[in-house]
Amino acid sequence: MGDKFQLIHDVSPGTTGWTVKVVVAEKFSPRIAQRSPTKYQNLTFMDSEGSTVQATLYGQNITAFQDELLLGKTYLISNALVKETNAEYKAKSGEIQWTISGRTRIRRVEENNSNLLISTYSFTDFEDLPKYMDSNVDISVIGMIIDIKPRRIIQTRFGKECQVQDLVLVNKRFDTVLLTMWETFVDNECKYICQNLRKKLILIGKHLKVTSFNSLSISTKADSSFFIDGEFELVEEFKSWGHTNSEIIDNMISEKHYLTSTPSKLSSKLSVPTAEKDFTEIKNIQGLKTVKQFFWIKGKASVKVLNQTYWYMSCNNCNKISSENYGDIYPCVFCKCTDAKAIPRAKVYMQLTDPTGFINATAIGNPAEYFLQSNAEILMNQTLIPTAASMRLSMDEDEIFYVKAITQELSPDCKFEILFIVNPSQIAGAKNKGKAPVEHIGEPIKFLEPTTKRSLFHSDTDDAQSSKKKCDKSTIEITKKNQ
DNA sequence: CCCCCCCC
Repeated sequence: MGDKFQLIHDVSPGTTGWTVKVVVAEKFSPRIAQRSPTKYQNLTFMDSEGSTVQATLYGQNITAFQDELLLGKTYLISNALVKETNAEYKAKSGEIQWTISGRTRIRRVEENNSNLLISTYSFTDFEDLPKYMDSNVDISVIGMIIDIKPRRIIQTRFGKECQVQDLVLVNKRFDTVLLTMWETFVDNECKYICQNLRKKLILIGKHLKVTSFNSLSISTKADSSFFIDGEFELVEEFKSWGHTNSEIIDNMISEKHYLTSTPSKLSSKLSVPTAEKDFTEIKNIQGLKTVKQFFWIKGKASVKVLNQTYWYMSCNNCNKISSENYGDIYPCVFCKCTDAKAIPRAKVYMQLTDPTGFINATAIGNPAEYFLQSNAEILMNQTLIPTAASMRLSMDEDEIFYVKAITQELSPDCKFEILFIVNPSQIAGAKNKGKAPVEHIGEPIKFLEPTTKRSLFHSDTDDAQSSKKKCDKSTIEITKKNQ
């Protein structure tokens, strides 16, 4: 990259006859202007020396150029409108702004400058993800996609239906993490991934957040964007890593010998508070009507109502309740999975106490099994009222609880749900965070059939044209096209 | 933004 072309710095307002070779380093979702109905989309171009400039598309040019200026690809640009950025609209890239329109000449160059692209990201190590749990901090990740779960439909608390789909990413240390894709990312990225999973795709995502759902997972936001590439071509380091470790990765993919963010693996990594002031006193949340919030509580849990059901039959795809018998395959009305399997899931209703008060709280799944020191299947088969001999009903020592408070639509009170239980000794013993136990999770990978035949990358109206286009199928880049 | 309880 380089030589006979100009660099970004060589081009000022009024400069004529220039051509700059750039990589599309960032591509943001189209947005609506604050004080007018104008739609705009910002891109960041980077030249061979790493200088950047903000480029903007307006109105119809956004859709017209959506397949021309692809993230990570290299282009020769000339005749863009170059002007000083209005201070009010100035993006971080610099003083100069290029406006891309029909008169701008854009020529694709087949060059792999993905390392330039990579250099614009600041990736969060999987190990550091727990630090950002439920914080809404914007993170970027890079990893290889080794699994994709079936799509599922969820019902939000407000009665809206959303589609989500979970991916499993592995990093170069073979740590894995779940990435939950929401809504349009299911239609676009996930569909592409399902069709290309055998290629060992590398995923680069930005504007993601870390949540405590499913122990710990990454989740998309409205303005998340992804760059997905096959066969390790993207990053030099991943290329050698992928080839050196292809057997291990193949094994992880086919045998599912990996473990995503289970508490045993996380307990030493979670940002569990150590200072007393970082724990919430129960008296401060009793009867509190807040929007959803998360708390750390240090105290004890105990079962006050012995006569309760310590499990429920659940959908193995979405954890929602099921009316089927254990092991039966059925269509789940919640996630719309046609071949869901009914499996037991532990739950326990208990009381959390600290020196200042008590709240009632529910634990489901992992934290329930941890507290009861049992598992869902045993709990399901238990016929007698439980005794301290058959399960743990109270704690001897203080343990640490990560609690989610959910305001109910009609009730004045919060419901509390225990997401993690951490024994303080696990934190003290963080040094011996040896290998996590290997666990067999679920069935072998199922490759989902695409629901439509049409290309991922073009709207229906583009189909006639798309056959003419040389579409690089090894790479996709999608930003949300609407909203 | 998604797992139990379900008040109707």
